[in-house]
Amino acid sequence: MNERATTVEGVRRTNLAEVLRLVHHSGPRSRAVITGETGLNRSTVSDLVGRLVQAGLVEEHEPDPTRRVGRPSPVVAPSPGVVAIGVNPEIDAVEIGAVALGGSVRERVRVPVEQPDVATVVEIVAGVVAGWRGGALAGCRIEGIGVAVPGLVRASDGVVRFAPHLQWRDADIAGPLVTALGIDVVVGNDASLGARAERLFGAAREHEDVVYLNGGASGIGGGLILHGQLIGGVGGYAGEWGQTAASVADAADRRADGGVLEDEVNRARLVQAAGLVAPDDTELRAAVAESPSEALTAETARQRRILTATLGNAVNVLNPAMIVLGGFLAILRDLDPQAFDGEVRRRALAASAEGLEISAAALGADRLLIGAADAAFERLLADPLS
Amino acid sequence: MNERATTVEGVRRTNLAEVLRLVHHSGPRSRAVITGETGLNRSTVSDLVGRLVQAGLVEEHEPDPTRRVGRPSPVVAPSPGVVAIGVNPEIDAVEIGAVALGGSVRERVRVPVEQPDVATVVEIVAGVVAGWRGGALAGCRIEGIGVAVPGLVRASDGVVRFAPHLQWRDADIAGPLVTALGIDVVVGNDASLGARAERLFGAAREHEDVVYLNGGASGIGGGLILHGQLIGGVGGYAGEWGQTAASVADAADRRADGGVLEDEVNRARLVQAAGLVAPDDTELRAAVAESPSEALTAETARQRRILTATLGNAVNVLNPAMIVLGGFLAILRDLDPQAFDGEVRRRALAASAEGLEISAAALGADRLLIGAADAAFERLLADPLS
DNA sequence: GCAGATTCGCTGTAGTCGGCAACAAATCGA
DNA sequence: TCGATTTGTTGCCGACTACAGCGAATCTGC
Repeated sequence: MNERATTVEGVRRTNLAEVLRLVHHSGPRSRAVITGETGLNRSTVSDLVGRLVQAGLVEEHEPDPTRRVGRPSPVVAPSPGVVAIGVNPEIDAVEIGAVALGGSVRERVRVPVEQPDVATVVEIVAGVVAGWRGGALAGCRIEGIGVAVPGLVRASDGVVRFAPHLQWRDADIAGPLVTALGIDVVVGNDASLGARAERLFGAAREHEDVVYLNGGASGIGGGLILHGQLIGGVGGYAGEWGQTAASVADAADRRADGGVLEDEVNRARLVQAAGLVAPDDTELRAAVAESPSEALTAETARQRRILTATLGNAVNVLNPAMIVLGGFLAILRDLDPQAFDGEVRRRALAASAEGLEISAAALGADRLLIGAADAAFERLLADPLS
Repeated sequence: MNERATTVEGVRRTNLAEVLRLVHHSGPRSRAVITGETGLNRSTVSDLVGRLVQAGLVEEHEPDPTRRVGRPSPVVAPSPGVVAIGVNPEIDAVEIGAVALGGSVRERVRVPVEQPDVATVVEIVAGVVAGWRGGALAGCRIEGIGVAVPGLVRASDGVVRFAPHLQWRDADIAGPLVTALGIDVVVGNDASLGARAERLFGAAREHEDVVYLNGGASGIGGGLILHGQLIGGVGGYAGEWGQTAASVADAADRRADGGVLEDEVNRARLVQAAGLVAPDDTELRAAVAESPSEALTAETARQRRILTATLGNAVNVLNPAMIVLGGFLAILRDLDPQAFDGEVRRRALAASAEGLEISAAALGADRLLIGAADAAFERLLADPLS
C-alpha cells in the first residue's frame, strides 16, 4: 500500500497518505488520536491535517465531548464532498453508486437492462453521473470511477478478458468511460472488490489475512487478502475458487463428472432441491432454514461437505485470520454455523485453525459499489495532494 | 519488505537498506548502475555507499573494464566478511552452513545424528560455530543464525509448534541458541525458507508471485510468495499443501481413504513401485526415467494426475508467475515436462495459465541453508547501520 | 467560583537528508 | 593530444519532521 519514501519530499507524501487513509478507512478521529496512532509529532500532524483541510479532503469538527481533562482535540473527518463512483454491470441491470470518502454510500441507482454491452453501460453511467453532477452531487469532487466486473480483469490495463455472464471478451470499458466522462477509471473483478470492501468496512475489518468467497447465481468468486494486500497474482486473475477441482471425498457426493467447485457447490442445485423458482437470497435462506424437505437437507449437507473441504484446504495453504462467506455460501453456513466451522477446523491443521475466524459477509448489496469506489480512491489515497 | 519512512532520518535508513539489498540479492554492480536502478541522485548514492563501506558491509572494487566512454564507476559488492549461519536439523543429521552477504555458501558441514532434540542441535551448532570463529571465519562478522525446521513454526516468536519428523512439540530452539552463542536467531519453516532462497537466488529469481512445492521423504511442504513477499498467514503456518485434501477425479486413483495430498503423491509409494530400498533422489530419478516397470509407469502417471490437479487449483486461486518444484515432485515432472505443464495449464483458466512458468528448483542441497541465512540477514538488510 | 493539573494546538528553531550545480577525474575516439 | 562523455566529489539549498516553549481549553478539588 505505502510505497517507500526515498526522498525528503516523499516523506510528506507518505505521511499525508497515512493520515488520509486512516480517517477514510478507520473513521473520524481526533488529532490527538491520529498523533498516537501514527507516531508522528503533534506539530507534524497539525501541519498535515491543515494541508488536507485546505485541499478539501477532510473537515475538522468540534471536539467530542469526552469527559477527560485537557484541551479538547478537534475531530478530523473525511469530507463528504469527495466522492467516487462505483459501477457494477450485471446480467439484468447496471448498479451505480456514489460513495464518499469514508465509505458511506451517498447515492445509489439500479438501472434494469438485459445483458448490457460496454457501450450501453457507458451510456447509462454517463447519464446517471451527469444527473448527479447537476443535482445530488452538485459541488462534489468526483475522484474516479471504479467498475466491478463479474469476470476476469487484466490488472495491468483493466481490460475485461472474459466475463461469461455478460458475454464480454477482451472488452475495454475503461477507455470509453474516460472518454465519456473525463474521470479516471479503475476496473476490477467483482469478488476481489467485494473482498476489499469487507476487509476495509465489513466483517474482516482490521484483519490482515482474509479469504473471501462469494456464492452467486453465476458461480463462486473469491478474493484474497494477505499481509493486508489484495492478491492479484501476475495477471490479476487470482481468486477463481469456483474453477478449482473440488476435492470430493465420497464419490457419491459428486454430481458433475469432472466438474469444478461451482458445479458441485451450486446455487441452482440448492434452488432446485428447495423446489423454488428464481428466489432471491432471502427467500432461499428462509426455505433452507424452515422445515426443509429430505431432498433439500441432503443437498445442503452434501454442499456443506464439499465447501468445508475446500475451506479446510484454504486454511492449510493460506492460514488466514478470517474466512468471509457471502451469498448462498453464507446461507449454507448459517444453517448450523458451529458445525460448519468445526468441520472446517477439523479438516485443517490444528495450528492453522487456531487463529481462524469464520463469518458471514457484513456488507449487504452495497459491497461491490463500496469496493469499486474504494479502488477508485486509491490514487488519491496514495498521493493526496497530487 | 521496506517499511515506510515517516521521518526524515528514516529516509536514509530506507535508502541504505535499498542499496544493500540490491547488491546482496541482485549481485555486485557499479555505482552508476545503482544510481539508475534506485533513481537516487549520484551524490546520494555516493554518500550511501560510503557509509556502507565504512560499516564494513560492502566493498568497492576497481571498475569493470567496460569498453565505454566516460569515467569508470567502481563496483560495489557485498562484503564476504559478513556472514549468517544457516541451520537445518533433519531426522538423521544437522546441516550447518555459513553464508556470506551475497548468498554464497562459505562453509558447510553435515553432522550425522539420529533424531536430534533441541539441546543436541544447540550443542552441535555451538561447537561448529566456535570452530569456524577460530578458523575459517576468523575476523568475520556473524550477523545471525537462521534455523530451517521441518515443521510448523509460529511466526510471532519462532517456537516450533510441531515437527513430526523430529518429534518436537512446542519447542523453543531460539532461546537456547541465543543463550549459547549470543547471536540473533530466526526460526522458520523449511519449505518457506526454501521458497525464499529459490525466489532470491534460484529458479524464481525476480518473480513476484511464486508457488513453491517441495517433495521430500517426509511429505510435501510448500512456500508461497505473493507481491514479492513470503506469505505466512496469521500464525505463520501457511504453505502446508501436503495436508490438503487431494482432489482425485477418478476414484480408482485414490490410495489412502480420506487421505491428504501427501498420502497420495508420495515418495515412498514411488520408491516401492520402483522396487528400490532407500534411494536418494538421484537414484530415484534414474529409476523413474530408465526403462520403468509397468507398475512404476502407472504409479508415476497416477501421482502426476493428482499433482497436476493440485497445481491447477493453485494457479486458479493464486495466478502465480512461476511454480517451482523440488525433490521428487521435480522428478515426477521431469519425466515429461511438456505434458506435465500442459496438463496443469489445461486444468487452469486460460487467462491464469498465460503468465505461468513451471520449473524445477535450481538450487541444490544448499537451498535451505541459503534461505535460513537470508532470513537471518533480514534485520541487517532492513536497517544496515542499526 | 477559583486555582492547579492536564492535555493539546500553535509557533519558531534546529537538525537531517536528498537534489542540484559546478568542478574534477577517468576513459574513448579521432 | 584534444574534445566528448560519463561519473565521482563537494558545497549549498530547499524540504521536512522533531522539539521546546507558550498559550488555550477543559476537568477536578476545595
